Amino acid sequence: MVTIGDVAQAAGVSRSTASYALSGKRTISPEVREKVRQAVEELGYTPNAGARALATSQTRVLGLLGRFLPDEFAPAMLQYILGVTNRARDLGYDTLLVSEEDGYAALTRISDSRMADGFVLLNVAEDDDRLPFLRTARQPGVLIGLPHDTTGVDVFDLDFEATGRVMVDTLSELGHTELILVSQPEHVVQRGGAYVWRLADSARERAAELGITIHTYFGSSTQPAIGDDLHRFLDAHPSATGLLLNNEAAAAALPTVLHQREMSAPRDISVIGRYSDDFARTFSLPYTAIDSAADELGRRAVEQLVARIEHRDAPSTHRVELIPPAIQDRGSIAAPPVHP
Amino acid sequence: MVTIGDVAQAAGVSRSTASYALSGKRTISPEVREKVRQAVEELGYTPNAGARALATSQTRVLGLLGRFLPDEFAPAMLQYILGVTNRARDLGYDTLLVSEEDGYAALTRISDSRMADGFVLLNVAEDDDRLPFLRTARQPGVLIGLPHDTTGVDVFDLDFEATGRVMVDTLSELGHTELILVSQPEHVVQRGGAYVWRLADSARERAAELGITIHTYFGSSTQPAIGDDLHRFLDAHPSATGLLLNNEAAAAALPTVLHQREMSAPRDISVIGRYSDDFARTFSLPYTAIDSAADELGRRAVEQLVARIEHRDAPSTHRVELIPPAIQDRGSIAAPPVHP
DNA sequence: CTGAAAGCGCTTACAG
DNA sequence: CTGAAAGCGCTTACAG
Repeated sequence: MVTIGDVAQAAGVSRSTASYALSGKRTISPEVREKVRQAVEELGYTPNAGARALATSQTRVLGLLGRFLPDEFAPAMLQYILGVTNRARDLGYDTLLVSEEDGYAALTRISDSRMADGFVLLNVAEDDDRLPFLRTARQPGVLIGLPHDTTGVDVFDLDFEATGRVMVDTLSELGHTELILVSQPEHVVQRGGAYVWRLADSARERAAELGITIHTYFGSSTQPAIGDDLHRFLDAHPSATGLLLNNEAAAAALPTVLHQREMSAPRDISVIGRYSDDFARTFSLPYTAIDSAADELGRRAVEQLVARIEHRDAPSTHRVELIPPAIQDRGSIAAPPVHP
Repeated sequence: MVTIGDVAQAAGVSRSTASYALSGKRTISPEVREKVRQAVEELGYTPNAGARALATSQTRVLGLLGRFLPDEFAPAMLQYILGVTNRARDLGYDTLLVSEEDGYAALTRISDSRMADGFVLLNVAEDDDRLPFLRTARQPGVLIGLPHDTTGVDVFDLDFEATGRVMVDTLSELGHTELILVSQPEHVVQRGGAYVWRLADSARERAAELGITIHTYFGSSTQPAIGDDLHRFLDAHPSATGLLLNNEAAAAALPTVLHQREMSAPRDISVIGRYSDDFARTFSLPYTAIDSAADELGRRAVEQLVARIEHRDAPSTHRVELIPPAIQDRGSIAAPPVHP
């Protein structure tokens, strides 16, 4: 393989000069710089990443730690991942994607073996077992997802509390007084998906403040179970006029369910969801919804992480950034129907 | 940081002995082995990956190169990715995920800088610009996706030709004589998505052999355009009784479209698709379909790649493995309706 | 069965 | 403005 020694020899300079000419870390005469540049070109030199990492203690690699639980809907994670990898590349970093089930083992392995300069954690649980280690790790870490204890880490997430409030406010302002909220399955919450109850709690709270009724349910995450669930919820509350969905499968199943009930949105019921615009576009999720902002979260997380990596000493305090919910109108909400 | 020197010192042996005790590459007395083990435990030693890579020319990292084009449906890719990363981890490898648009640049960068021991290429195009480099690269590579020229690489893919044939055969055997095939958008094909026309061509060929009619179309990949497309196709061929879908968005839109036409499957029309079971489960894709076999392809690709990495000298010839289509019955096909 | 030493390919003080 | 040398933390022939 061609090394910096070969480049130096071809350029007729020392290895250190060749190295400096490439890094620009000290002033090099234009002639030498040009000779080195030519040698690099001719020989097709690319620095050996392992050797560089060893010498500099920098890998220019980011560790991206996801957890993809069997019955969760994993594909939604790809948008976070792409947000991370693309922005990382723009900033000069590659991304090591780790999906193994034992996230703690993965984090310690990558961190202790110095395979990455920093970490992005996906799918952060309320009481995430990776956090204690991350706080003492030599590399900085940012989270996508809000845990209970945010000390020592940077956090980016959709503002799920505001999302719950906005959903209720929006329908309340239109005159609705009885709503149903369908969340993701209970086991998602139990495994630490705090965002689910964060949205639900704030929706309930806001409803209480406004003096309106809200029925909250967990729904299945697969067909056809979620369809049955929806029928059951609608049967149980025939006077409800608004439906809030924090569950992709529910949004996908609802058109058929409404059809079977000879209902349509927003004529008979107003529907507002929380899912990614991309899924809405590919699949038939025709409802007004709050976007997950996945790639924006990925982007922002990486920017913050790289800033920390490259300015370790900066005394900046850790930040928690919650992206405010943005409603994408698809015409599925209106004033409640007037019953004679 | 704790190095193997620290371990050696704590165990009262030389660095080489410590190293051999850990690697097991030469016989070590039980006592020494135990002392080293203890020192590792006490000090919390993890080998530095960069140093090891430099010494051994092995990274224990696999490069996973995807292309995620803006208007393609990216989430489907996650299942391939997870198949790769999970199997890689089982075999002791981590995965560097590279999503940058310029796949050639990505491949040369990772390869030349020795950041990976081998490559898995996703989304391989008919005439993929990464292949010439891959053939001469120092690291072996396997493809998920069948290109025109398969020399020098291992290839894994769903057998799209057999898929097209099976779709036609299945409906033909039930008595259908006029079919419509809705493929992915034309630009997917133009960008190299050879699988699209591979399926379409073999379906057409098979239909010709059987003496039945098939109308083939490209469909949009987003809502609501694909819904309009479907209506148009159905309007154009009112006597068609079978619908073949090689387009996720079409499968998602079809329930509503059929409903609007007061049709149902399989009563009025038989429907058979080609998409992932996972999507079917989460979204409402209620049709009998051939699974994409994404994670199996990812798994198999990694197994082959690791075999090549670890037995470089093995004179095994390169293989092209096409997974035969497996139909998942969801009750959407039957004999064509009998018209009075 | 074990140790001292060389070497992997870089970067970066140190010296001029 | 440039070079010779040390060092990053491993592994592995070489020697005993």
